[in-house]
Amino acid sequence: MEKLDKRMEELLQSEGDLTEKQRNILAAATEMFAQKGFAATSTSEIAKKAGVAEGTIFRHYKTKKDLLLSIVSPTMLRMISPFILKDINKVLNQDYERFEDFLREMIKNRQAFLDNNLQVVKVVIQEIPFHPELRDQFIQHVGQKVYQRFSETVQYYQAKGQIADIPPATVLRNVSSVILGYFATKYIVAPVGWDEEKEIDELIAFLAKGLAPE
Amino acid sequence: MEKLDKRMEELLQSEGDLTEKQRNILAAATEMFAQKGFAATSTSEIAKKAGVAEGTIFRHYKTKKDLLLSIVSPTMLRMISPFILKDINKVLNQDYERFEDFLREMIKNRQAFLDNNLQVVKVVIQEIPFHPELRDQFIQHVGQKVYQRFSETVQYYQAKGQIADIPPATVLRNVSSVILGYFATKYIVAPVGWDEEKEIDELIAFLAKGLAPE
DNA sequence: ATTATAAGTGAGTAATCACTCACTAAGAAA
DNA sequence: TTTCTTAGTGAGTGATTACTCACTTATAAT
Repeated sequence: MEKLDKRMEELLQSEGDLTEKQRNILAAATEMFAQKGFAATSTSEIAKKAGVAEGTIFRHYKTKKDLLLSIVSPTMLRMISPFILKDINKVLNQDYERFEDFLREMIKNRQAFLDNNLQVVKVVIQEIPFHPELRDQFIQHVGQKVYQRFSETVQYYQAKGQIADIPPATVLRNVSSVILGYFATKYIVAPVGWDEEKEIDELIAFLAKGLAPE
Repeated sequence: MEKLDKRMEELLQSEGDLTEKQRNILAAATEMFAQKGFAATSTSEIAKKAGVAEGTIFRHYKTKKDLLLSIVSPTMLRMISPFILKDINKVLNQDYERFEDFLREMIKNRQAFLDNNLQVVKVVIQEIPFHPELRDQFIQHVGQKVYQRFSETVQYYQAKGQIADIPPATVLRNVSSVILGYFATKYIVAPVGWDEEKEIDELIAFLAKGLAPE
């Protein structure tokens, strides 16, 4: 756990000492990967959009795939970092009176993250099916670390009588399904007249009722 | 509506008069698109796996993208056909006493479809982000036809007092999110010791409770 | 049997691909 | 200044790309 935290901190901070051209490359690549996909984006296009020579890309990234991983891997960690970092981000470690309060805090927190990282998250989701390393990384982190932490939380509220006696894995699945559906609607479908507060209230009420005992 | 049904029937039956080589091409392309993605699959690979000359592919499909659409478009329609075809598939037109019975029938029905079309559905989902035509097609069908039909169903059960007074769009979003999460878990994560009956029961109970009035 | 239409072939093509390398520019260390 | 390291360049490379076309084979209509 100590080691993991160290590695994560490194990854999360590793964008400080970059050249301007390097940052341009990452930005251009992210934008095009999100738009056309990794396989359909050529390194010459990236170089052109970043305003650098094509050789410059390969000075910093051994291969095109290496460039993808440099973009995607840190973001994958940051997506789930609140669930596995105990010290840095305290959001999910406070004890909330009700499960609904915990849910609301989690949604707000991850929504803020999404607002700032929409494109990269899009790349992560789009590319995971095509790159086994990414899939394995994701399964390993979410399937082990996140599941472990979340299970404890669920059991806590089950002991308080707020959640029915359902396997924590099922609770996790339903909660994340509904929240992902909410985010997908907000960011992809983007309906007109979207009342965020109201939607979140309804979402939480739905989850709380669905998971309540009896 | 009449016209749509006609067009759909055409599309759905349009695989009967194909040559063996043509079927080989479709099968090979589907398999590789599902595995590596459309952009990362070359026509020479497809030809090789299908056991045909590369020219044969272009005899039947003007472009590589045309091949993709020939695979994906009919499947997209078949994914949602039970929701918009009134006569052929009667599953969702029968009146079920309880909303839960309707849900159970719908899940069983679409699960059977998934079992027989896993790969193509995978291609649909994976490629939609990269092809605006596909996205538009999907949004048009799901966002209009499916939403319309589903709204009627929801309002029916709302009148019976089984569903709370929530906007039908929200009901549709939550129901499909949870069901998609269920399918994703079953087909992607594929946990060991997966008790299908029990999972479906819990899923339906969760949805019914979450959507119930009060 | 003849003709017509569609199915299938595979060598060929221009364009593009990811990547290399010899080189220059710049900044810091000595 | 000199030296060393890193950043940046862009022409060049062989391989691969989607697609074409002149051609042969097969099926079916006359």
